[in-house]
Amino acid sequence: MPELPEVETTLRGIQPKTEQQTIQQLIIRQPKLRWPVSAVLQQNKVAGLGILKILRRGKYLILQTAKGDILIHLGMSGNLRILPQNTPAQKHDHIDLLLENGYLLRYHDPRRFGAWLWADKAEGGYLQHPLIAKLGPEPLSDDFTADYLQQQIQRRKSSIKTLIMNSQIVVGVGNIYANEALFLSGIHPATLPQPLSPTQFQTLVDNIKKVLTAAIQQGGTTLKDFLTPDGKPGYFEQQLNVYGRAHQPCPVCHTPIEKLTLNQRAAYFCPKCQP
DNA sequence: TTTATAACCTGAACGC
DNA sequence: TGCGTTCAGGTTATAA
Repeated sequence: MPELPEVETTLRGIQPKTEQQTIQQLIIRQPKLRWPVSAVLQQNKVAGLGILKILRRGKYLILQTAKGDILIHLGMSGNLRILPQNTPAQKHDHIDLLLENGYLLRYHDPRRFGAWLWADKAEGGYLQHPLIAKLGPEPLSDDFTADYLQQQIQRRKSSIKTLIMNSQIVVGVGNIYANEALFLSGIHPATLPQPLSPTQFQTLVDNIKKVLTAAIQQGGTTLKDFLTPDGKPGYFEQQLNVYGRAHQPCPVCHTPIEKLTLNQRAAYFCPKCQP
């Protein structure tokens, strides 16, 4: 479900009721996620700690405490909601983080591809965690430039779509927005980096920033069951140009959108606009 | 070092 | 209506 805009929307939604609050208790109904929920969390050793700050790195949410950081990843089908503590748990509601203000942060994830992990402060906190330490720059930061991208990938032999989805090159570009950014840039998703011009790199970087920014402003994409933390759907789906639109007319030239598979993921493109 | 493939898991949508 | 098949927003571990 969640790409970067959805994670950012989640962050902004949960911040007001969780930052500066004390953790009462963690209730873990299902510890088998992508990896087992960290022992520190399963053993409730975070009870009594204050949540100093919540931030996002790539698609990870980080709850900082004085003793270390809770890393949360929503995987493919996860979401987080703020609810009153007496709200009954439904199917796939795997974890509740109870707070002293009477609310709880509830993690729901049917496919269990997500993660709840602990990064101890004594080991450097989230920045030193193996899943975080090797991530590429944030796409909306000044570090993500056309020069950087070209330098990183110009000798690679994967498709451009596969490369911009690689989190060691740049974080947060998931399947939907990779397809959309390539459409706006007029670049075929299977193109190799080598023949791309500096101008094309610049266009692509600009469009990645543009789609992600627009999606964040819209509150993320509505696909399947994505909900913001207050239970409302996002509204971006109607603005997608190519994703999920195989055989439908291109919004620019009306040529039917085509679909192919790259790196085990669906790629959608207009054969005329993206030669 | 880079690239390709398998794997984690459930549920919705589709074809017969 | 029921059953089998295919696909899905992510990412890592392992093989090649």
